[in-house]
Amino acid sequence: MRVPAKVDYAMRSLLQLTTDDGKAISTFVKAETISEAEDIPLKFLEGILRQLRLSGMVEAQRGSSGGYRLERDPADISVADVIRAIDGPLAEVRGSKPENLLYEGPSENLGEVWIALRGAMREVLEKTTLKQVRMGKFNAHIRALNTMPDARKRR
Amino acid sequence: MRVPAKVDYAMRSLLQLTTDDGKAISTFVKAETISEAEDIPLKFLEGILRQLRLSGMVEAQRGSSGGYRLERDPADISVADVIRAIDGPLAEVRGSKPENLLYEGPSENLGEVWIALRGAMREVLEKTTLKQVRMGKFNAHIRALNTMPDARKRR
DNA sequence: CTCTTTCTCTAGTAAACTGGTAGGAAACAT
DNA sequence: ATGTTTCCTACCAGTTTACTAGAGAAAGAG
Repeated sequence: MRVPAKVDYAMRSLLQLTTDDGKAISTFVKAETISEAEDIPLKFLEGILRQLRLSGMVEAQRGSSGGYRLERDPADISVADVIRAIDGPLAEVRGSKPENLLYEGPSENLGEVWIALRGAMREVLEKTTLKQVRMGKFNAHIRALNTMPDARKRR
Repeated sequence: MRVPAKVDYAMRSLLQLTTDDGKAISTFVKAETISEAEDIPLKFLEGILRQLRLSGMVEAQRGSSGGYRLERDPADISVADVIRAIDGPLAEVRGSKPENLLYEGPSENLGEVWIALRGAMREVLEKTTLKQVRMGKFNAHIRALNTMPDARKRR
């Protein structure tokens, strides 16, 4: 149950391509610039940016004033979009989509748990946009989750 | 972002140790019985049951009328307990606990997303017990997530 | 047209993880 | 003692993760 480095790096890279007020930066930003700003190994980052380009989130330009630029509006890119582009489905169980699992006997209701889990993850990840993250202006559900008593404590 | 086979197997094994009305079965159930009922490779299952015993969820007895039995009440064992016993923390980012990450600059609010994600997962996994799963009687939050329009569809 | 810059793509790699297997030792009941 | 069943350690092949190397291709500057 882990968010891999690639996804974290991808989010941070995309955030580097947004302005203070949550828009796309209009000029191209070099991979090297992002690499240094976010402390991400350059060659590793290049692969991530390539995935983001292939999934249509980012646009690339070669040459001396080249680099990367957002292709979609930050208010239109959800965290879930980024995870799906980089890491695949939000939640898989034993390598399958939760709705494809078949349980019988005492386990017959276990599928409901995994469906609910995925639903809860979607509520957070599909409804949080790059713009919201950049500006720190989250929706009520996220704010509620973050102000819960032990939100910042481990269990 | 995946629930590993081990966790799914652990949940199903524990469910095999509960009665129709959500109590612990009082006699010992052999690993082989669980293995056949849930179609889990026996030797793999033994390792899982051992982890469940070491974390105090299950009690084992060797010998001819031996097997495994729940050590805690099914109403007291949450899905999160099982995941933590078998797989470790519910949600990690790049191998760290979400609250330990330090983000600056354009990424400064990214940590909030991971905290909220973990919070959402906790709401589902810590508040769903073995008894509820066995009896299919979930709490309102889980029911709401499962009756959402596209709960059973992939994205 | 050539040189520099920057992305593009394929390949490789060490370490960890995943989903198993194998086999003997230890404990329990009879 | 004997048979049953768990306990424990070790092993294993395949995949994934995080990262590196280097050649190639396009864009632009001069």
